[in-house]
Amino acid sequence: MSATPVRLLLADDHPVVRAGLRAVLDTEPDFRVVAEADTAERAVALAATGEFDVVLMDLQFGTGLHGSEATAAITAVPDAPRVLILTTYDTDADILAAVEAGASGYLLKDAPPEELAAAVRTAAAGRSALAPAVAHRLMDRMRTPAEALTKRELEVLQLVGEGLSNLQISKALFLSQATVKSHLVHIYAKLGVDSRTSAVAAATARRLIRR
Amino acid sequence: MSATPVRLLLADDHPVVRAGLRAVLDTEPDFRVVAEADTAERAVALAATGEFDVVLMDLQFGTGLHGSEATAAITAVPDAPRVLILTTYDTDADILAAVEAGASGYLLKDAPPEELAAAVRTAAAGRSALAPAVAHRLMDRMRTPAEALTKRELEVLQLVGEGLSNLQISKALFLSQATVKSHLVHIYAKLGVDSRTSAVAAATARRLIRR
DNA sequence: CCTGACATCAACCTTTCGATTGACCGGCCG
DNA sequence: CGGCCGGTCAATCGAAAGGTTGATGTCAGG
Repeated sequence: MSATPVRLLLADDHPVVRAGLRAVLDTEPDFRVVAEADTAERAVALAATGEFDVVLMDLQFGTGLHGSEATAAITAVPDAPRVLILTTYDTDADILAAVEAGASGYLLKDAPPEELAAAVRTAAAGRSALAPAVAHRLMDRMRTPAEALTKRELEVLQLVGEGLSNLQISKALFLSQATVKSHLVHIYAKLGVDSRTSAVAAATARRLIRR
Repeated sequence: MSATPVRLLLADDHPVVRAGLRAVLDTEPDFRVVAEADTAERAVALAATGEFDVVLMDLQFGTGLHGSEATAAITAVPDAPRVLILTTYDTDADILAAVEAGASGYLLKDAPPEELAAAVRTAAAGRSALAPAVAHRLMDRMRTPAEALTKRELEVLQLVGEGLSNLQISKALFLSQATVKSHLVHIYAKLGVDSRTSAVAAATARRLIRR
């Protein structure tokens, strides 16, 4: 390992999780937890100081910016620190948004400490660190680009999620009910479901629509 | 405080969270973290040894028993330890199930360490410990019994939100479809809606169910 | 220019859902 | 004790949603 330790920034809104990460990572001699942030905004501000090599970033903050938005802001500047996503969920949309935003890795919070430490080292070295489960999901997606919803389909799905009937949707979007049904059939096929409620459930899980 | 420290069992499937709780609670001189469990099943087995005063229990385990089920199993025996729920969510359904199962308190994971320690002491003393946000939700429920869904109704509604059909729900809960429909009629009336999708939308907006 | 993806609509049919009515049972409370 | 509430179930009926087929127009891109 190099002589200079890896300088870490922990970004998570849960004090308990930050304490846990600190406890786990501080036992590694080549890591140094330099600071913590309890909001995504603070993480962005701190990351801009250039005092960190790796940022451990949660995705869900109680309020304010989302973790992937913060990641994009952090990695946008030159000489930015690496960002390692550390989250509870592994939905397609989350992973894609994070990778899109420039994350160097994606870990699940149930990962064992050794895996966590290994991922930090990998990220610090400038390489990509994906948890096996996450990598698997990404491969799945590549193989089936079919499930990307069109703008119109998302528009319809959003209204379904708000509880509107096909008739109400058709009026809201100035369509016939037939067209709404047609969109829904395509949505069901892409999401692999067979009803409006399960479509909403699937889309919510994948963060395709806003709730 | 008494001379004997409070003996704690940590039940959470995330190693990082367990480490965080340990770090936070071990700094309190009157607490001693005796053991950890990474599944609800193990927590039940350990709790039965009688070596603990308070169990800190997560609700969502990746696999196996749910935290509220484990809580019920633990508190069912005489001289059982107190169970303190420690979770990320604060929906009506979760809170009711936990209280029903005999939990002595309900905390959110974003609680500051001091609040956490105070709750453990309260539980150890045999009193009830509810986070302010949680207590507030319970009060709300008491004040407006008109739209207060029963435990069973919430159970049904939760499954509707997960995209299940009436037939699937009836099988999941070992009911007839007639009963599921009956519950749904009551749910619609209480929420002031007339379809399952809008019921889910309304319930999500009022944080009655978890998404 | 022609293909493919997207969006639009119609007609038809099957399944599910929602509404209604009525019933039974167990527990709780006044 | 006698309601009342919550939970359970049945039967029925109309309305809504879901599935299928097929058709048209537009527009971008090879």
